[in-house]
Amino acid sequence: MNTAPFKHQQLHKLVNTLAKTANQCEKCALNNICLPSGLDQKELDHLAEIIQSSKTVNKGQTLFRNGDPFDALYVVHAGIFKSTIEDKSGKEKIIQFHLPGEVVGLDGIYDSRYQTTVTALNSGAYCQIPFGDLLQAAQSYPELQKQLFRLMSKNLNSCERQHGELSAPAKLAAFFLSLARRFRERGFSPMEFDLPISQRDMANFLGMAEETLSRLLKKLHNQGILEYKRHHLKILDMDALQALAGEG
Amino acid sequence: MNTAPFKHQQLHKLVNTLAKTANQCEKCALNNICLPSGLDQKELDHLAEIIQSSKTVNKGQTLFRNGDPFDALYVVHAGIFKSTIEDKSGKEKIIQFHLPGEVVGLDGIYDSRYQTTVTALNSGAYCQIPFGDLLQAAQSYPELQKQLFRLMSKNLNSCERQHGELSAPAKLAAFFLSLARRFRERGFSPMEFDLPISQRDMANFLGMAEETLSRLLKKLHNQGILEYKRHHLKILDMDALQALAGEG
DNA sequence: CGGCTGTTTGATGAGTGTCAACGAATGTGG
DNA sequence: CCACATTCGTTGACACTCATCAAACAGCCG
Repeated sequence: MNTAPFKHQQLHKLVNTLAKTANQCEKCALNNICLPSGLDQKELDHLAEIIQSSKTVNKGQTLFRNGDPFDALYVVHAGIFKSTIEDKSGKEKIIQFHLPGEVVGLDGIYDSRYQTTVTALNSGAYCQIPFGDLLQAAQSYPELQKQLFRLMSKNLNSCERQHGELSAPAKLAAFFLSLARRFRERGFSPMEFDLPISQRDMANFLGMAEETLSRLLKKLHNQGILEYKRHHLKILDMDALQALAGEG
Repeated sequence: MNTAPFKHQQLHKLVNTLAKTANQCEKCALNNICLPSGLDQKELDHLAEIIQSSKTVNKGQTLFRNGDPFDALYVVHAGIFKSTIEDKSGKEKIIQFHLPGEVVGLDGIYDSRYQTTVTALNSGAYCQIPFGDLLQAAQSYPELQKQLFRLMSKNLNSCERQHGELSAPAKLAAFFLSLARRFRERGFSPMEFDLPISQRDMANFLGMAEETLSRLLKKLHNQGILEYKRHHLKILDMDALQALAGEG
């Protein structure tokens, strides 16, 4: 298993190369953690027919906006995306960050409108899956249907768990641990990864002030728990981080 | 449309009566907001075959526990339930409250174990839906499949939205508004309803101290925004409440 | 009545948001 | 390649919200 630190540049190039030679999920580097996970050959083939394979986006481009008619799911192929809503005073609130292999748009199903705006944080790539086609395929392939339920169930669960933490250090630690876990699931080192998210966005997501986040990062650095510079994170003391996330 | 205040006692009796005479969703008072919503006769009949109709529980009884093997979804039929997890130090953390008509257990799908413990806050009733049977039925009935996706999508969405609020007053206001909306969807008055949730549980769910909650309730009472006594809530100034939830 | 549990009240301090200012990094146009 | 503008991150001072501790009170049930 690959445990090299995750580098977005690398992945982006890799993905672009793959996208040129194959638009099939079975050849995608992400297929074990993405929607195709657990499907057999026949199901994969059908999925490949439906999916519009990887297209690239630049920093700041959106996949869809809150309120747009819902007609497709999207899968992050490279880069990091954020989903956001606007509060009544027009301020953006970040709901979630999305890493490669994660499916976005699921919350748009229930009333046929996207409920969030999804934006690329850096240059990235995505696949698009028309939802009508996917439903139809799920009707024919029980395992695909089940995988979709699993996917939504997992999203629901991880969303519920975010609800927990109280203090700022705990929230930050839990956030880093969540990222670490997700990178590990993707075959990258959970101890060290690129994190092309501005501190403003991070603070927004975590529901704390930029200044608080900055001070916290410095503190964790001074305590020898982690190193963070230039959007690159290295976790030095995983136990301490877990303790922080556990207590408060 | 019925806009009488919601009384759990009433509903409980009603539901018990219904449960004795019919175990079919089509005769259930909740069928418009529950899983059967939008299904045709054939689909309803099939669903009725699968569902184990309403059973009663007493205060403190659990439907399932975190870690139990997942094999069925549950629908609240009467009463209020809470779903909880335990943090590392063994303290209970309330993830969500569930009103009649709401489906619980969805987060257990993805790894075949329930992810929360669901407990009755007062005497109540529930229906049980074996998940394997439900999946099979969804395979035959596209509309049922779609309804399941809608249900999970809606849950996901409402979970995401909880993520937002910051200050204690805003969180409390948002919580009351969420309850009001859910009671209105069930045909009850959104302005006045029973709320058989202890302040301890409420504070736990909202992530604030009991004392803070108590002081807040008093403040809102003094400001003429609401009346709260004996677990009965009356909203007097809905606009003010919405303003509170919006800003902070 | 006494022993619970649930709720209220007050005093206090830690944790964080806010404001203001500065410094560092990045991007832009000449 | 250099000035400049702009965004991004850091630092300090301060105020305020809210958690915590302690204690009294209220409601409920044996």
